Amino acid sequence: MPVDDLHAIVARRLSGSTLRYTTSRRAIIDVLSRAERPLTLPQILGSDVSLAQSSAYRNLAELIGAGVVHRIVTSDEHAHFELAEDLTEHHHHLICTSCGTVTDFTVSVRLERELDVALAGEAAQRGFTAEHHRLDLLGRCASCLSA
Amino acid sequence: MPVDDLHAIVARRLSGSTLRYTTSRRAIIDVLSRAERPLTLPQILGSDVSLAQSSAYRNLAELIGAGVVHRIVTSDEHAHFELAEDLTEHHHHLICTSCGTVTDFTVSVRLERELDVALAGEAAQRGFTAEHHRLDLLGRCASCLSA
DNA sequence: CTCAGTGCAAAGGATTTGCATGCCG
DNA sequence: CGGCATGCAAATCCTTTGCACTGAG
Repeated sequence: MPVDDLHAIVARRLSGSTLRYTTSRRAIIDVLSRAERPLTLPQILGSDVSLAQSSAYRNLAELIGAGVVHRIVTSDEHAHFELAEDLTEHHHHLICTSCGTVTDFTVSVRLERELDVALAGEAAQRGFTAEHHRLDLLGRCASCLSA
Repeated sequence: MPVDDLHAIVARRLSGSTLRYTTSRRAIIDVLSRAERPLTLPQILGSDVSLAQSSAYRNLAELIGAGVVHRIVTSDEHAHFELAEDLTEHHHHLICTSCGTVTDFTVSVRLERELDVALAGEAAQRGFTAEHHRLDLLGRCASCLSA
């Protein structure tokens, strides 16, 4: 998606509330869209965005509330942030248990569909209302293996 | 698996190191094996096990190191603990985004196998060494819906 | 002018660690 | 007896919150 379109969409979703699309928020969205992987807060702040840590957390919280950013918790360390799936595409994560890096990957539409069916069945059976699923692969990434 | 067998296996794995299979550790294993879902530390301590919080965390860390307990991080709140998969069976989790409760479920062997193949392919392609996968379904559980 | 946004510092909350003591092998 | 286990309290670390100030509309 072109960056301009992205900003337009984000701006629209923010305007629903009384939220402004400030330079800082725009910078966060830019960094996340440029990154090819979910970033931690330190990474976001290192990357270009100059902002107090607390403001960054606050902005991310607003952006999450507006449905444009998603927060991923993989361990006890920093959470990772990425653009919401409807601004990118449905995907999954490879998580390195050694360095914590998160990388994206996708599976075939067919498998994805089979998963949905199976999960919907399980959910229905327990009166559980599914919002979304999460499929992660845990292991050691190439750079940690060579290290 | 009969509880006695379970304890025997745990004892064997602990004896590898210089770890003792104390009453407290045995109690933790008992609680986890009786529970039909992963438990948080407060739940473990409430459930029967009388132990200082720090000792409970320490024991869980030892048990995890010995490969008999697994730790699940779902959000920022308490982590959940369950017996290692090779002491139970491969399964997945339904996670309630409202109350945080975690419930187990399984999918068909066929689907599980397809997943493994697809994931192995993705991993290989990136020089990633997979340890295991994780498939979670997020949503609201029956009791949170009725509440 | 008003109110959202920001920075700084302090507070929170789960988990870990230091240290002295207790107890199993 | 020696060393692992345990309890208590203090320390960590990520994240959140309080508060006063700044700036955009």
